[in-house]
Amino acid sequence: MKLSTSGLPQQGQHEGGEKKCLNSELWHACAGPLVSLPSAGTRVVYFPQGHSEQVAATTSREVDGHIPNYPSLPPQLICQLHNVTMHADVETDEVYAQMTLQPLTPQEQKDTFLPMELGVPSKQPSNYFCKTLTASDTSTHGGFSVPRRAAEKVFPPLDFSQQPPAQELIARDLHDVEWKFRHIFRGQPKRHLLTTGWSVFFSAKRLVAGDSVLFIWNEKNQLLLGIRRANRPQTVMPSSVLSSDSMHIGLLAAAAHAAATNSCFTVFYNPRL
Amino acid sequence: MKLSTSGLPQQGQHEGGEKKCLNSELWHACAGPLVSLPSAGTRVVYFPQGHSEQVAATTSREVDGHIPNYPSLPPQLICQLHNVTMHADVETDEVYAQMTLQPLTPQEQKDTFLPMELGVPSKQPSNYFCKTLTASDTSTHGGFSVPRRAAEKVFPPLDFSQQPPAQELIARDLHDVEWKFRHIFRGQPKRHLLTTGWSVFFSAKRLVAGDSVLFIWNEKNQLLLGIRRANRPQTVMPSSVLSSDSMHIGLLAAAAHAAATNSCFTVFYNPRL
DNA sequence: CTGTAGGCGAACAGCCGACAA
DNA sequence: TTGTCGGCTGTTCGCCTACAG
Repeated sequence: MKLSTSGLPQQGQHEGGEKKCLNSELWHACAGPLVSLPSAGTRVVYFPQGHSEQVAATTSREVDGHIPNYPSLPPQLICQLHNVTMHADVETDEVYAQMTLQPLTPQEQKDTFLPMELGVPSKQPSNYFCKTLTASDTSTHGGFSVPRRAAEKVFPPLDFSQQPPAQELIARDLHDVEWKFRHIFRGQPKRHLLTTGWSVFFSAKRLVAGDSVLFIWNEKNQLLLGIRRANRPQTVMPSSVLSSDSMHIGLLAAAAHAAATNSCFTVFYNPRL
Repeated sequence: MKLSTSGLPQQGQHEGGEKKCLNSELWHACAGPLVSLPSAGTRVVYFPQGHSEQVAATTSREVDGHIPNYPSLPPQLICQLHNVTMHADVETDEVYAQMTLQPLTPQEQKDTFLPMELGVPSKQPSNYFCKTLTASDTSTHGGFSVPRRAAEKVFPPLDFSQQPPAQELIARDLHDVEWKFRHIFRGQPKRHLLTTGWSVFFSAKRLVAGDSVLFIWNEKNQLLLGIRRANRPQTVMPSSVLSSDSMHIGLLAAAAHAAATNSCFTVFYNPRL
């Protein structure tokens, strides 16, 4: 059994025909400063029971108690992390990560040198701002009011010889979709606004007052655009496929099977806890 | 182990705080004439592998081959069907059924008399019509054109002494939500139309041309309203919780565990195959 | 500095019959 | 019989400034 095919964080596409890797700095910005991802090639500890309880919380269903015991499954698995890919839900833009884990035998844990990941918090990009949407921002009556410092820091400078100064902004979201906005500096007192294009964006993303938007100006002079939804206690899962019992069993059984055969298994990590 | 607590089709609420039982005739009308549900208290055959492949099709992901074998799990399980409940997805109105199954031991299969369900196709309601939406129906330019025979059969009769004849219709969907429509008979040549209220409905349900709507006039003189979406090859599952491998394992392991311990397990049946 | 509201022109929604398939 | 269209309002959208917190 070979262990480390590559220590490099390989972020290629996976699972036939899916997206290329998402923009990493935008993903981390949407996930927030407290969320960190271990690197591929390192060693991580996986807690099947804890993960199962997390999933239980999102499905908001009781476990009926029909879950079999997996006596061979230890409460924590030392694994090698083979692969980490960043994803975002197509519908909600919710960020999550997919990891390929391989349990290590006690012998391998001794033999193999693999750095233990400590979960360094990801550094947030420097040229970015995040604003929580007001009632006016999400009303159909007008546009989006950009805080002054934010506009000056992350938007390209306006040509103030025009009256009023205005430009078109193009920003890409996590799915690489382009959104165009008219950025104008006007009013009395003067202010930065996003007008045309703003309502298309916030209605497409179904943003409401209390949600946040986030603009990044990166080193490649690209404007990136992400969202963070307010903590609504929703997350009612699509229950129409698998019972919550089967989901819990699946989680535990997959880990147990991988531990027993030292083979890889896949988990999804949802940073919102 | 007691087997038949009750032979009656018990359709109460389940899983704390969820909906009461849905309207059965509307559920079957939305599912279509070819879909039948076995009754609670009867004996059914469950095919874990076949079910797993169905789920695989909806998740549109390849099985990586890391699925463990369950040698103790026979390809088909003779089960007693303890409970059947009808459901509809809150977001899409997609209908599905939840079943509680209990595998029978060979001995029980001999001892217990339970009628074998043959899957009688459900009879469709008599006073109903189903129309596939045209481009005009789903345009913002106008309302919904009701086929003449359909309107005369399932809508309350209009008062033709009025000019033009018109009334307000109130119809309930699978979630018991009320929708109001203005039903008018006008134009040259005369026709039945749903005007005010129609666009609210079809945009809320996100219906497009090619989808179908379905009205039922039942014995209690209630107007019921359902939808059947066109077969869009979508059904990309929310992958952000459980890997497809874990889902398959969960399905098989839950059945295997139930078979080994003769305990109940829960499956979801999605009629769209 | 920025959230909300009034003013107002333009765009769209949505009701109508005409026409034709 | 019914799908689509042009004609025609009434409503909403959305850009602007004024004002206040």
